Amino acid sequence: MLYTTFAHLLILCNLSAFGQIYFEKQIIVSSFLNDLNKEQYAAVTAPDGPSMVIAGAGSGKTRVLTYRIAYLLNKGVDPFNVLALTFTNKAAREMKERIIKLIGNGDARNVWMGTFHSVFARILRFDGSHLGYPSNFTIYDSDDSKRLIRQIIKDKDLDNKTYNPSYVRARISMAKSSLILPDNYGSDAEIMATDTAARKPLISEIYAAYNNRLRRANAMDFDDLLLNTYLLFNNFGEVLYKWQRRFQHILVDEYQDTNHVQYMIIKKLASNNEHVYVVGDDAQSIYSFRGANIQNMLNFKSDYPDYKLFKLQQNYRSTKTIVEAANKIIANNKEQIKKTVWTDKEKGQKIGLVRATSDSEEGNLTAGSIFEIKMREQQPNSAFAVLYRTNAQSRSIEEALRKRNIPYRIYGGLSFYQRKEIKDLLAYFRLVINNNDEDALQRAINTPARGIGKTTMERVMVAADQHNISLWEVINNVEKFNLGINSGAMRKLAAFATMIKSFEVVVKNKDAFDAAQHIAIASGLLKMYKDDDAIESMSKVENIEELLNSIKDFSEKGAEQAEGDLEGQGTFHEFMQNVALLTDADDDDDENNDKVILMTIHAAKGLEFPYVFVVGMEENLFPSMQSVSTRTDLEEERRLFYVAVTRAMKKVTLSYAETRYRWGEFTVGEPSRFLEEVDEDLLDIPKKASVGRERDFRQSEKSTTSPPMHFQKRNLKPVENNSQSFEASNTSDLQVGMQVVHPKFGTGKVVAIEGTGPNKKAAVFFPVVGQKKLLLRFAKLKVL
DNA sequence: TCCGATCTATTTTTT
DNA sequence: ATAGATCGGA
Repeated sequence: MLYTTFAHLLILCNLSAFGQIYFEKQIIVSSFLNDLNKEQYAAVTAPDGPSMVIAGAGSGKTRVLTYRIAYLLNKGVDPFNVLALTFTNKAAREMKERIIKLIGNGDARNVWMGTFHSVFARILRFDGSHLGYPSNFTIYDSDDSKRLIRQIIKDKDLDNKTYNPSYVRARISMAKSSLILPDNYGSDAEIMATDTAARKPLISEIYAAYNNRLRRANAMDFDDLLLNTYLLFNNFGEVLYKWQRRFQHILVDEYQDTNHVQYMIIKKLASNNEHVYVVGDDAQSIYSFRGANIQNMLNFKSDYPDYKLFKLQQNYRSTKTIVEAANKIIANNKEQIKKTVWTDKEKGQKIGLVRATSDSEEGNLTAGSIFEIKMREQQPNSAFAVLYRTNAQSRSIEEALRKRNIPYRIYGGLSFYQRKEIKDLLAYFRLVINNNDEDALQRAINTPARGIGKTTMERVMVAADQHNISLWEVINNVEKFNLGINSGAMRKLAAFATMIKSFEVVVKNKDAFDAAQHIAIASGLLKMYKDDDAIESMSKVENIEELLNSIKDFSEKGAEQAEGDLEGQGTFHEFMQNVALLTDADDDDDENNDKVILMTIHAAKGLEFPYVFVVGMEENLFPSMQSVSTRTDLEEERRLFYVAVTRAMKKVTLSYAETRYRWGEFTVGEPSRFLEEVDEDLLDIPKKASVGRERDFRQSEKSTTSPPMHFQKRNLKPVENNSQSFEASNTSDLQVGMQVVHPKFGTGKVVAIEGTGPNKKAAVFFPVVGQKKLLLRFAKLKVL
């Protein structure tokens, strides 16, 4: 069920009911504190003032945080006064579960636990009115934002290549998370210098228009949830005071990933008593692209001079081999807080290294290896995770796992909520909640087709701009405006408005599920997909039904736990409040969780798996092409690699492919520089004298040494392409003009040769696929 | 206005 | 490769 966790989105768990009997309480407390090592104990029982816990990978970070909360409550702190901020809903949920395990479940739920975004969205629903927002504001996700920005760029007749919507959105996001409003954006010399240098001097105008349109739509984007909370606290002392009194104790998880606004909000909230407790690991900061700033960690000292610092350095997760390898990797970074992560676990298995000739072979080898270990070690599927840099890489892995009938679960990528059919239906829901939601209106108005076309909508938009009112206000009073459209179009617009208003009545009078189902049917959306006999439409109908089912689930669950609770009535409105903040990772299909996990390394942060496969260890992929030019970016990629390796408990396997299907064509890649940073002694590769700084795996494939058994075995697995049997020639004296045969591309003619030594490349023209540039070290070419 | 054909951007990571 | 946007004809 998709929304089983919805009710937990803002986890308000009352822990005050635990240990009604003093005696019992003592036992519980002493026993739970016994679970901790010395450092953890010190951190958990720290005095009330500002504290920072630097927690190495696998050192029990979540444990300390949860025990800390339990400890506070035990000391007599009112759970109502505790706020715990996390980065993902999943983390919040897990923490809540662990606290319940520790000290039992209560029935009122007063510890606020949730993501920055969901907690602040909630605060803004209470108090956003001070800033002029009604409590029913819509949250625009990145897609919605991008659509709006694209529209503004078009309206302004700007070239959408120069003003790439994604780029513009990123700039605006950056500004918002640095507390820079449109007015200040244009006058900020540094920003304008960057924009001018990028030949995009008008971003400041787009930003202003964008914010204006968001306002008009009564909508906030993700960054607004933070920025507006800050503005609220900054400009309205009494509001700040109220929340300060409410949150006497603030705990922040993954502090290294907070950005400037988040930092400022925490600072404001904590400014009265400084009971702020942050936990993080600078080595795992991987979100600077989103404005996260390690500086927040480094500055903690100057912000709170009398702070207490705790370092957790014992890793309980991984083998010595893994911990050692990870330490070596991260040691290559200059910027870091000094610490030594260690473990007293066994040495364990070496880190596997797999070379594949192509991405599909990489998938096969990975799947084969999973199968093999699964059988040999009797492991469940869920013991395995395949991690990659980009979502696009999941495909080859998926295919291979499917071929072997290994069940898998994929996180990220096109999430359920981003699917077109889901967005379509949600658009109606959103419009019912907030008529001014323009993105929703534009989506819904002609889906299914109602004969309200481009021209009509353009006229409506012109009128809306003229009066600076929302599209809805124009459509709902269509006769009051001189739109210059024919009576047929006017009638259609009015009919649409009437329909939406009828939905509002339904929502008021029926429960969430009935209302949602009514809308899906009466809007004609469900019929539209049912009537369409394209193959994809079937799954679209299924997805819509799944969404409806999850609403049913939500409304039933909500009703159960409704007594005396501030939320959880299971109403349609509640359902819609945080939909934009939900991601795929938030659903638990509890029925069958025994699946291999596929996800990006980013998504894997905070998780652990016995066996981890990191695929795509290639230059320009990991580290990504964009990040190799500056040290800061490269160091972030390295931290990402560190995160990937430290997810594993028993064994890490790294793999790379010599060719990869990217951008719709074959690309030839070379092994990632990060592979060289893994200590050779910890790596399971064929042993052979190294040549210079070149490693064995960098050498040509004509190695005479046999690879280790399991490696060999995997390589012998049948691979459908014929590259195995293809006999390559020595290409060291390849000349321009020679005819060559490539196993995939067929016969071609060498048109140029460049580079020397291991970097020697040949440009070859193949009549079938066109000209390709091949790195001779890898390309299997037969000279004719 | 609708529909199909063609063009185009997309691939870094996410709340 | 692929989905979405755009364009042109009916």
